[in-house]
Amino acid sequence: MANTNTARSISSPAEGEPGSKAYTVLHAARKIFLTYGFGSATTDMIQREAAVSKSTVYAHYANKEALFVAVVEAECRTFAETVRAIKFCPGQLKVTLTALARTYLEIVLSPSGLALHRIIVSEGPRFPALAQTFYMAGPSVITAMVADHLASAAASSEVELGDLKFEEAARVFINMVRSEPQLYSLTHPDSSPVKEQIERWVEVVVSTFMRAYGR
Amino acid sequence: MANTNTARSISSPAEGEPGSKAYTVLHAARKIFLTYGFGSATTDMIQREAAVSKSTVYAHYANKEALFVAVVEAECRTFAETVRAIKFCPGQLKVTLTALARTYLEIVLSPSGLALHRIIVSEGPRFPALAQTFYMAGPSVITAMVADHLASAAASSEVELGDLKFEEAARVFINMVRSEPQLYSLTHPDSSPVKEQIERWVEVVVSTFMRAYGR
DNA sequence: GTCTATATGAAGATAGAC
DNA sequence: GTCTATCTTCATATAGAC
Repeated sequence: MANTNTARSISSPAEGEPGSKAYTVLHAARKIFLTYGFGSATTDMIQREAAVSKSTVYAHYANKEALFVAVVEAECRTFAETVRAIKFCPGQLKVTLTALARTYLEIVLSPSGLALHRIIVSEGPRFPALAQTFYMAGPSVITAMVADHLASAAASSEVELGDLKFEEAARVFINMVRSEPQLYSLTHPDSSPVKEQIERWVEVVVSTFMRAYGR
Repeated sequence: MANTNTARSISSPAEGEPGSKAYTVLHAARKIFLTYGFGSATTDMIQREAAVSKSTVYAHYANKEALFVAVVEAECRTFAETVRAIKFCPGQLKVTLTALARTYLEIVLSPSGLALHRIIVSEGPRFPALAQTFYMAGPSVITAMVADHLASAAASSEVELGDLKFEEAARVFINMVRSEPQLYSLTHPDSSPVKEQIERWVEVVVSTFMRAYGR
């Protein structure tokens, strides 16, 4: 507790360089925490996974919690980048929304997407700041992107939102897209939804949105 | 592992009678597990909370996992009953859906509703059967109820679902209602959404659904 | 069934040599 | 910085008396 750093790492920059021990530790910690969560993961597992000694772990991270924070923050950054990299294919709004929904679901339903969601939700009370970081990195980002697109669509009279703000309509759409398949995947770890089910869900959601607000 | 019971309790019926030690243990375990999750909860905490000795705990439950299963299963039963008890106020479909959405959100966003969701999601990989039980007890039940109601509404031409089945439309509605406020609450443990935000969300969701499918 | 006391093992973290 | 070896604490689970 003696370092004035943000309590993430002791030696800086450390994490950045692949090949360094610090990087190896972080990478191993990522795998272990995403697999077992915070409580059930042990520093022994991480040390073994990284093939380093205990003291190497503690040379770079003050304790288990600091290591966890570093892992989740890095994961949120990656997540946000992936979301931001989604390309809006130009054309009819319905086509654009369909493609967007597919891509967003691919990210959210990926093994690491689900794992990140799991640990964020379960460790929310213990790490409130991390949970908010995740919300800002994921749902907030994609919602803002969709809101922008809806604004364009409104300008060319493709949508008519009534008294809804762009941001509200975007939120409705994104939540409709994510909610059911995500909950199903989280509660059925053995049998993830098949391609056809996801495709049908996307179709239902997009057509619902277009029936409500399309012109 | 020697009992042919469902591995829930050793002495039966046990849990049923309030005042019995078994009940006290289960009640204490509920509080601890819902607060700390599975991994971070300890049998010491439960024993202390119940004000009994260690051996009393193990006299009624084979081990920590069995106790956890008993707690979550009981919680799912309670949850399902609460959901099933929701009354559909008769009248205009829009009014009915609004009331339903409010009540459902009250349940889902309650402290125990959020806590149950947290432990189900985080322990899904370790207890897949429990996670599925939860899905059947919550989302499945409410969706079926809404689907029934939509069928009635369709009979009196209040809705026109196009090529959607009643069950699909119900799923869309329920997921729209729950998704955003639940995720926000889970990722902002300190500041739960205020009444006005929830009320606005309900309004947005119901009007979206009615614009899409109301007649 | 219930208690006190304890066995057993593991987890987080550190000491000290190199 | 990195290792081996170890300290300390604490958690799950059991033994044995009542």
